[in-house]
Amino acid sequence: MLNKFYHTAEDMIRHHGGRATAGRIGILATLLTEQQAITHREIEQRLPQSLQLDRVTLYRTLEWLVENGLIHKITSDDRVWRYNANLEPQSHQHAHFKCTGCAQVICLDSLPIEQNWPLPTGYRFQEIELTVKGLCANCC
Amino acid sequence: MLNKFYHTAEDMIRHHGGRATAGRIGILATLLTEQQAITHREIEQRLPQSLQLDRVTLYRTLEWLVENGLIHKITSDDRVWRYNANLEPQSHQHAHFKCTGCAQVICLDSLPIEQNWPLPTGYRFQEIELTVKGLCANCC
DNA sequence: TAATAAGTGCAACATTGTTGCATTTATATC
DNA sequence: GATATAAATGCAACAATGTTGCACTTATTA
Repeated sequence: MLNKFYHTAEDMIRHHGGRATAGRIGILATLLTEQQAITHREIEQRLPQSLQLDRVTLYRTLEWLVENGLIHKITSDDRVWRYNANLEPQSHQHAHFKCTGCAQVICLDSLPIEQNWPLPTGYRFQEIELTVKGLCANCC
Repeated sequence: MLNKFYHTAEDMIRHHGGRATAGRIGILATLLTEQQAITHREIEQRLPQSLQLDRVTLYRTLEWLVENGLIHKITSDDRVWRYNANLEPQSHQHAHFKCTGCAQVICLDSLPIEQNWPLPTGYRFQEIELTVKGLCANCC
C-alpha cells in the first residue's frame, strides 16, 4: 500500500527540482497515505524502521515540503504543527476539523471560504484560518 | 487611567467567588485596558513595577481567569497564547484578526459566526475558531 | 486575632522547535 | 563508471513556552 505512494512522492519531489532523497520520499509518502493531518511525532512513528531520521532532518524536510507546496501545515490549540499532503496543489484555502476528544485533525475541503470579511478600515485581508472543533465519529 | 479598571477588575473577581489578590486584580486590570489580545510576556511587561509576579503565578492566574470566564485565550500560529478580557461575558464565539506584520491580535466581534458547518456524518459540532490574517492599519 | 484554605514563589522539568557546523550523499559532468 | 559539488543530513547545543511538586505566604472567615 505504501509502495504505491513512494513512486508518487518521488515524482512530486523531482517535479519541484529537489533531490529525491530517501528521507523526503519516505516522509511525503507517509503523509500521502494519511487521511488526516499528523504531527511531527506521529510522522516519526510511522516511518519504516529502515528509515530512521534525525528530529532536525525531519523538521527541515517538512519545512522544504511546505515551501514547495507539496504539503501544508496546520496550527492547533495544543501548540503542535500538523502536516497534511496537498492532493490538489491549488486548494490551500480550506478549513480544518479538530476532534476535542482524540485530537484528530482532518481537512474540510467542502467548506467554501468566502473572502469578504468586514475588517476595520485601513486593514488589508490576506488569508483566513478556520478550525471547526467538535467530536469525530469515534468519539461521539 | 489604569485605576478605573482596578475597581472593575476587583468587582469581577469577587463576583466569581475568587480571592481578590493584588496579582489577579493587576493582571485583569491590565487586560481590561488593552484594545488587543496580548501574550504572557507582554502582560508581564505591562504590570506595574510594584507588582512583579513569578512566571508560574502569572500562568496560573491567567488559567483561573479563563476558567471563570473573565478573559479568553486565543491560539495563534506562533505557538503563543494571547489573552483578552471578556467585556461582555456571553460573547465568546467571535473571530480574531492577526496582523502578519506586527503580530497584533484583535477581536472581531462584528463577525457573525453561523453554526451550520457541514461536517462528515457522525461528527458533532462544538465550536469554531476563526482567524483572519492580513495587515493592520499601521503595517499597510 | 487566629485558623485555614487559597494563592504564590522557587526549582526543576517537559515539549516543541531552531541554529551552527562538520560529515555524508544525490546529482551533474566528465 | 569516477569525480566534483552543492544539497541534505546528523549531532550537539540552545531557545521559547509552558507545567509540576512542594514549601511558604496571605486573604478571608469566624
